[in-house]
Amino acid sequence: MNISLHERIQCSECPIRHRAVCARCDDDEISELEKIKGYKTFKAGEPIHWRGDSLTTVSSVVAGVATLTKSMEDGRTQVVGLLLPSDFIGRPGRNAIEFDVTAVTDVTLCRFDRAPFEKLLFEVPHISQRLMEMALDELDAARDWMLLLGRKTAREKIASFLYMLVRRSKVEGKDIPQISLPLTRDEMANFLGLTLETVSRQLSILKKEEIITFVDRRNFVVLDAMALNEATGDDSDGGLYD
Amino acid sequence: MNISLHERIQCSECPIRHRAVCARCDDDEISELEKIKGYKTFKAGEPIHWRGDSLTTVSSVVAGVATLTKSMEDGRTQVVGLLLPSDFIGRPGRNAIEFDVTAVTDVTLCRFDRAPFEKLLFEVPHISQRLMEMALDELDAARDWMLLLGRKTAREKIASFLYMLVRRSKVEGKDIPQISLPLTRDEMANFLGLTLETVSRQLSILKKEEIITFVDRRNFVVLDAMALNEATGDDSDGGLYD
DNA sequence: GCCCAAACTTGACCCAGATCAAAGTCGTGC
DNA sequence: GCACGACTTTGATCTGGGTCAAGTTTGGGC
Repeated sequence: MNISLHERIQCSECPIRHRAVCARCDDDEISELEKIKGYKTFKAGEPIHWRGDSLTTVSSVVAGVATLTKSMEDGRTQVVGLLLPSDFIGRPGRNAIEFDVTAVTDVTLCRFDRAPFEKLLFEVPHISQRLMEMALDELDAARDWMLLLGRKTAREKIASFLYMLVRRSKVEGKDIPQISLPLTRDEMANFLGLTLETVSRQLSILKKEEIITFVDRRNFVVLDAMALNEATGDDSDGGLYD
Repeated sequence: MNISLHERIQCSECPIRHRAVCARCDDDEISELEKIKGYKTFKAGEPIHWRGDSLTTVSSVVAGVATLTKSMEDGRTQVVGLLLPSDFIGRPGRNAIEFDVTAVTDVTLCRFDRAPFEKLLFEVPHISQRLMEMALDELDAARDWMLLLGRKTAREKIASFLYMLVRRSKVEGKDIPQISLPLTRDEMANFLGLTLETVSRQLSILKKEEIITFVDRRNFVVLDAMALNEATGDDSDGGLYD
């Protein structure tokens, strides 16, 4: 998990080797990428990239959590993406991106200079195929999020968010009792299109209903997964039986 | 504009030849696509695809407007995408999509059976490169939409929507005085995360303020583009001077 | 171990937009 | 040309979640 700037890990040892943009590459292709890669770490809270700044590198998240946010002049902000290990940052073919990227926890990136990366993108179909697949997956996730932002109640939003964390933290199908909450109340609010007070209130209600309980501020346990799922407002079984 | 099922247009004559998924293909590659394509038309209001139905084809919109929608059991629905000519429908590598696709106006699609299309996707890098580019563009649009749904007021939502139509209907930089509104009030509401009454009221307010005026129910004219832009809540110049 | 700033919770009140209800308008088929 | 249904507008009222304002908890630094 802890990969410092100084170590030069082999791609073959990389924790995201089979999920990131390089997932489909064979050994020869990987060695091409290996030549142009470099690691860089950011401390929790540090900005990784500002909106509109020219973007000379693209990268994969190796470890940690980062957010993509958009904001308006008066300070209203919306988190438009959560970047987890293996997620890709950057926009081949463009030298700017239209949102801020911020490290939420300590983050390690595997970076490539844009020009040589784009050259490879052109020459190695496995990379553009994988990037296409990843972009389509993110698009699906973004569309689910649009339903949440446009139509769900505060309670449904909170429950959906917690339920997403539950799904993501399952390791090979096994439930993990204690789940870590990487964001502050304020960051959650910006993610869900709510205010931090509403987030806090809704969490308190779920706690009072004994659906969840808090170990400490950053860790919770789901006591009643069934009820939590119900509170999301989604089809209980993902549409399998309707 | 009117392409019927019966005509068998040559790709070289196709209005979306240089914008669709085939945009980067050379003549040889196009002729491969030409072999497996077929046109299909849908009447306004007809469903093109239901959520969860197995998807045996993928397609490009050649003419007309369609929506992607997600909905909840109790009927709340959210439009999560607007498909215009050259946009792509389908999910290579998966045989279902998680939303409904509906024709808003009469729609003509250029369709491919999934299996041979996926074979080409594997063999012709120009296709996956273009599809990657299109998916990343849509992802950018989806993220703008998330800011709108999560943080904008009703007035800002309506103004942003109208302003988007203005931008999209510019033909080579020239303003078009009269702009057509392809959606009903109800569809607009589902697009913007509002109710149809709120949409109607906000449009009436913009009319009273002489920012827009209606030619008839489906066509409007922008009287004060500056004021409309201001009402969107966005940086007036796309962030160039802040 | 104690202090302090940051993060969080809770309460009181308010308002933008939802909901409920009733007219008004338009275009299409006969 | 007129009747009907689909769409739209407008009004009255209600309410979920925002805003403002105290307090409370917590954990990291000294």
